[in-house]
Amino acid sequence: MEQQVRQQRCPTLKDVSAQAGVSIKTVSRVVNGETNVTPALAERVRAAVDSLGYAPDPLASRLRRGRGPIGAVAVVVEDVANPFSAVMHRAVVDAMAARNVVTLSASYDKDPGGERAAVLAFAGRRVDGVILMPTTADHQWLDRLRETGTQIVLVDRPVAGLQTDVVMSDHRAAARRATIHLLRHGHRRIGFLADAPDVHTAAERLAGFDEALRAAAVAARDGLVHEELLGTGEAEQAAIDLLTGEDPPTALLAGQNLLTIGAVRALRRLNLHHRIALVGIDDIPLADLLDPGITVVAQEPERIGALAAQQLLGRIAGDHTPATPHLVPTQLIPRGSGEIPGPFLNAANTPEVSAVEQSQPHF
Amino acid sequence: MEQQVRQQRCPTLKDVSAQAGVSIKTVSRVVNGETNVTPALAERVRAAVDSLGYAPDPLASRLRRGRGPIGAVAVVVEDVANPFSAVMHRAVVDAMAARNVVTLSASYDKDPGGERAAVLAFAGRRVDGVILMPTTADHQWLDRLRETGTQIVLVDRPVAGLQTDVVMSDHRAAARRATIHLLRHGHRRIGFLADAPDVHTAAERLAGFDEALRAAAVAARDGLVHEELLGTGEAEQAAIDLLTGEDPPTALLAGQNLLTIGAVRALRRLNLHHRIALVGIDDIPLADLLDPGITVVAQEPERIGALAAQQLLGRIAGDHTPATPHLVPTQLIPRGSGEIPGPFLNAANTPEVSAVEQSQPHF
DNA sequence: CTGAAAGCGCTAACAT
DNA sequence: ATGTTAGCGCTTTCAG
Repeated sequence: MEQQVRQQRCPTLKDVSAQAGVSIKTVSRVVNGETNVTPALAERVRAAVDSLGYAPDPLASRLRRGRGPIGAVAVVVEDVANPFSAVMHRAVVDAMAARNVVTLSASYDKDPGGERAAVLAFAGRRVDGVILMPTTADHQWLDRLRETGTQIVLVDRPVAGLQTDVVMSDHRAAARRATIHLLRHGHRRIGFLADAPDVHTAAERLAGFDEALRAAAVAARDGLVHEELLGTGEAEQAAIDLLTGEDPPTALLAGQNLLTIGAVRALRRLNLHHRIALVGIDDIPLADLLDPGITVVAQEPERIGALAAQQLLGRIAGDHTPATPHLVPTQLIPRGSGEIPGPFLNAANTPEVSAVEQSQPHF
Repeated sequence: MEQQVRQQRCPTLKDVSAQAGVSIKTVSRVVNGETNVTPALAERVRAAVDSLGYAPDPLASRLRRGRGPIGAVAVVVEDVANPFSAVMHRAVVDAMAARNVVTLSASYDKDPGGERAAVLAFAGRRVDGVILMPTTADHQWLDRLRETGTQIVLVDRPVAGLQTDVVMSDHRAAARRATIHLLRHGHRRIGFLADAPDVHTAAERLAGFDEALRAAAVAARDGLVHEELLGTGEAEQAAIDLLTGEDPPTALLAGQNLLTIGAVRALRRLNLHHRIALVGIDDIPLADLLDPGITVVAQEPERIGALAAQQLLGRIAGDHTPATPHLVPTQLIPRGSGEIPGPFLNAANTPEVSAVEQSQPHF
């Protein structure tokens, strides 16, 4: 027996108008809630709509209507499951929902091709704007996209050579802050776990680390920096290598939430979690329940999301002021792991350290 | 000074054809990679496309082409940031990417209206199908949506009265398993933290809990079950109430990942984490790094996502076999918290308990 | 091989 | 207050 049709044509305006015995435009008016329709007719139309299960085709509508907001934006991030992205995403959803805008999203998961595909898919579907956490790769196509009217706001990091709105933490200050915290607690040999340096975020954080060391006149970071770490597993291995090598560090600084988790795992395995200090950049869930609690420099993802949403809505509404980077401050949260004392505890409060700590965010 | 135009019309086929000096259709052919175009012409067209930055409008294309897959699906869940949803989502993205399908997504965050809005937004944007984690509310509109050709696969829980594909864990068996584990370790008074019972998931888990207790001839759950718990905070409070009340339980069973975290917090605050047993349903990140490690009955979100994706792709490709529920087994992972002994440790290996444990998943 | 015409579902601009 | 016409950007159908 042959399979029956799946060619289940959805009803169109024309179908409804035939059923209701009115013109196509009258139906359109009723559906769009325009005035100037006799209640009796409107009722008849409504009945036909219901009986046929008619739903307007927003794409055809948009096609004819031409440009203009359509009430949908998209969030495109590396991984919506990452705690940072998740909270940021949630803030965007909330801000948009309050204005009756739906928020769609996509993860590209380390694949720059996926990033492009996702953004273009959304743009093709005519979202009003995109909040994008960009990868490091080429973004020529972004420029072109903007020319076609899709608004873009970047989060977490800028794109080199692209003048766009961007909302992000002051990554450099965050790393500086974390480093100073460790210096103050008497550490001089600090291992740094970082991801790929071609990501702006990572580069900034490394720069902050170096700045703080230099200002405190602490020389060597040689051999203490592991870059290109791709995830929890690699960070764990890198930390183990550092701690079991020659002249190991007395403290660890993890450049990102996933790397922090790797560091925690490594310290556990070596049973050093009460002896080696650890500060993570980015907060991690349950950090306060671990033993010791994990000291972090936390970003404010909800604030970043809210600001990005606000900025995007402004652009969609026609704001044409020049693109501005927007830096959101970070906050150090001491929970125990970062306060484990190092060998130089007494010498720690050097003027240099204090001086750096008071330095303002760079703009 | 007046703001300059933003009316930056995107180039159309017509623009390209004018620039290249060919007909509109020829451009269309080149863009769509059809054969039967003279290389010379094709080259001219390609040049024009590049110089104008032309990008085809997939919506207009779809409008004319009529129905047919478009290479995009959507995942709509309560909260993409929930660890379960996040991993499931990721599995879908991977499965789809392998077939060159982009995956869009949305969270509705406890708001059934948001759920509907998101699904309809995607459907309106003509995704080929939707993977949906449904709320408990009415889903009439889902039926109608399917009539218009949007394929739907449910995950994590079914919708009452709706015959659709659904991929989910055997929640009842999971709860039974967890309960038996605690019984076997000598617990008879087990506190159960559950969320809203009108969510199928929660109801099934409570049923599994009851089944195990009944089979083991353990009477009272009276006063030991807290339902309607909405999140970590409420679960923490409920656990504290249980443990500081009259005749407190010697073990806790948490019906869901967020509730498990609440339970952990409560035990910490009361300093009972080494004396009161805890088993969570759903795995939680870092569960192994806590002290004690958290024993859980873990789902397999990656498998659920992969199966849902496969099922959806099948439907999109025209599979018309009847809708089938698909149960994915769960797995108990002992990590310490669930093995804290209770007062009845010696009497634990009753035949009843063993009998239940061997019962098969219900289908 | 290439092009002209018709129309997908909808709405803006005019009629009536 | 309602209907008619034209056309959004594209592809199909059918002629050249």
